[in-house]
Amino acid sequence: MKLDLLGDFQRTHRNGDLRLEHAGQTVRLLGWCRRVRNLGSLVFLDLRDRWGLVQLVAKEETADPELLAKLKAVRSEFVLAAEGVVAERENKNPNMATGDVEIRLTALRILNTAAPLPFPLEDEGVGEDLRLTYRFLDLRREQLQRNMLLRSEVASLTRNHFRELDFIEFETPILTKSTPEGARDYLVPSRVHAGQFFALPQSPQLFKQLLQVSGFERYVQICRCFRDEDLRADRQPEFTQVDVEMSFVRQEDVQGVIEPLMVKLAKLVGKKVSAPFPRLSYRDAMEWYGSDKPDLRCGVRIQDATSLFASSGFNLFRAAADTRGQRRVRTLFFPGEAAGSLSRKALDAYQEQARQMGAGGLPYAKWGKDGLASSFKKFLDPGVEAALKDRLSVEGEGLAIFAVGTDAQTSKVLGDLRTRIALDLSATEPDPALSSLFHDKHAFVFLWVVDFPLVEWSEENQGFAACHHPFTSPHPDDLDLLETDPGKCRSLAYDLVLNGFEVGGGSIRIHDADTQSRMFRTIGIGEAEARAKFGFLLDALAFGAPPHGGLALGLDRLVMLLAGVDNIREVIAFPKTAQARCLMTDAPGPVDERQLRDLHLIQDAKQTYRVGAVFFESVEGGNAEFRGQALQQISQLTPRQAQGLVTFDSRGQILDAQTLSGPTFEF
RNA sequence: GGGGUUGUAGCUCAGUCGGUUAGAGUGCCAGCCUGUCACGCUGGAAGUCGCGGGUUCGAGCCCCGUCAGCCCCGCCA
Repeated sequence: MKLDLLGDFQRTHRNGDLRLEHAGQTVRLLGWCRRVRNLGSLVFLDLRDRWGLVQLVAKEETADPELLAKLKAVRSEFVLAAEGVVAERENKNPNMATGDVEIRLTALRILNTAAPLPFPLEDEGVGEDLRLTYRFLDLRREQLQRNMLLRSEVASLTRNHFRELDFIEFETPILTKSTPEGARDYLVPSRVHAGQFFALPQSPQLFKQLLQVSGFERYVQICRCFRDEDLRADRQPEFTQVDVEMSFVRQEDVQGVIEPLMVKLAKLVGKKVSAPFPRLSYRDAMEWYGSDKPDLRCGVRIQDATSLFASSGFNLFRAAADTRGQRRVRTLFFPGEAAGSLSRKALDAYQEQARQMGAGGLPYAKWGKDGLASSFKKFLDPGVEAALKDRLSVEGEGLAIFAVGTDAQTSKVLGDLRTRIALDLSATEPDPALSSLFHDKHAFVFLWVVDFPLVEWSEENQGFAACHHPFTSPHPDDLDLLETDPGKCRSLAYDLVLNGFEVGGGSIRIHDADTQSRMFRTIGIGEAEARAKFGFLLDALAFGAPPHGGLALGLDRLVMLLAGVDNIREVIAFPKTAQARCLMTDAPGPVDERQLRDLHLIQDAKQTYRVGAVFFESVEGGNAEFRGQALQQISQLTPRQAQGLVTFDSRGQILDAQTLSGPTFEF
């Protein structure tokens, strides 16, 4: 098809802006054809641009025949420039913003054609692999356009927020140094320094601290971070942080800067949130909700039931009572009819989930229409049942589930099932009593989880590791524990949690060299290693580092929640798959051997041989098998009689070849 | 590293107990159609049943392996 040129055609209006008030005006529009409706001698076309959709029309009795023919040739997603007169429609479409008007075409340019799309833009439920392969088309879809716009608004609002508070925006290096601990680094080999590597930043942590030492008392950056770990629905290998650091602050000061930002962002999507947000200690969060990022839309709390089974015949539970707190029986009670009438099948599914979380099973007690049902009913004699009902405040119907084990084990199981079951029940429960269970699915419930432990024991490394990161300040009240009982030492770290997602985390940092050295020692980083890896930080702390602290927000996750979607890929323009591939570009991919040699990633052990029918037998040294392969490959390209030189690498791959008299071949 | 799940026409899916020529809707192509907006009507083309192997007289269906997408566990200071 012959294409028209854009030429000096200029848009006069955005498609979505046209209204009755424009009637009579001649307008020039640009965009993509969403769909043609060809009724024979009457043709409609919906023209889409970034701002909306408007209907174009032409009919046989009034339109130029050439124009009409051209219009009929248009297919979905053709790129068009249209000129026409705005007119009131005969049949209005109340479902369209521009549904009162249509554009009676006077001229049409086809700027580009489009092959039929591999998937329809209107449909939901297209396979995600397809969408990711043709992401540039996927991004034409309304939902993703909205998400990208929201993301842009969030970034812009965030920048303005910090700017108003006199923060300075920085750019820190992408090529930086690998650091121990934390996530696996993405590495970049150095060409200039054989055998040495840059690492992509897991976060600009040290740089922002050093900028505090430099005197930039308020730092902000919206930056890309990289962690080479396995993915999840809310995790990508490269992600964006809103990175913040401040000098001369307590954690309340940092929180006080973040909270109003969250209020504004929530307002952006029509959610009302009020600051200050509640604070919950890590210990209470784990005890009541079994999670360090509890979803407080659900009010159900974990309760301790260990003592109720101290003299029970149920060995599994009684044994826990004998351990004096090492192992406990913990339980969750979901009140209501829906919980009391949960099917065996549903309970089995929850049990399967519990198993995946490391539990042996999922003991339950259910009070339904037919009275008590329980997986350990024979041990629930009336006395124990009454005590249990009293402990759990059971009135009427409901479901109690149990977990037994160490706090870490039971928290994991109950923490996960708490929200899972509550969410399921709230979808089916007609009973308003459930409001105590899951208040408002659509609400935004923020909180701060504070007083995280400083370090935790790592079985894998047989030593303590930093919970947050090694630069986090110990809680001043617990400083002495650093050497005596590090596992009990609290830190000045805090996480911002929204609806069960960690959307941010930060801490007050260590700002004196002595404490930093003690911290390194606690987590098994010796003097020499600390010097080698963080010498610059220790130096900086020695030259007048101010007390400082900050936080980083996970922008992708935040936008995901603001957009109300359940997958981070929906708010990233070009995301990776769960296997960390880009289906569109097919990255990562192989590179030329030349590049590998430049980067010193393969040995430069190339060997050159003379090949050809005449000289082949007289070639000296080298690997006979390689010579044979080379001869075979060369003979496919040039007559067997030719003679030439072939260069191999150490694995027998041909790097290049040339005949003595003729052409050079590339491999 | 482990577990689960999905893979059939461009797309979304059905395909019974292993048995004739693998179907539907939609999209695409062609024709008709003056008020459509998921336009309508008629006709047509369209398949490496993800890939490889095996069992069988016979495999989309059963077995083994493998690749890819998604979800979860481990991991993610």
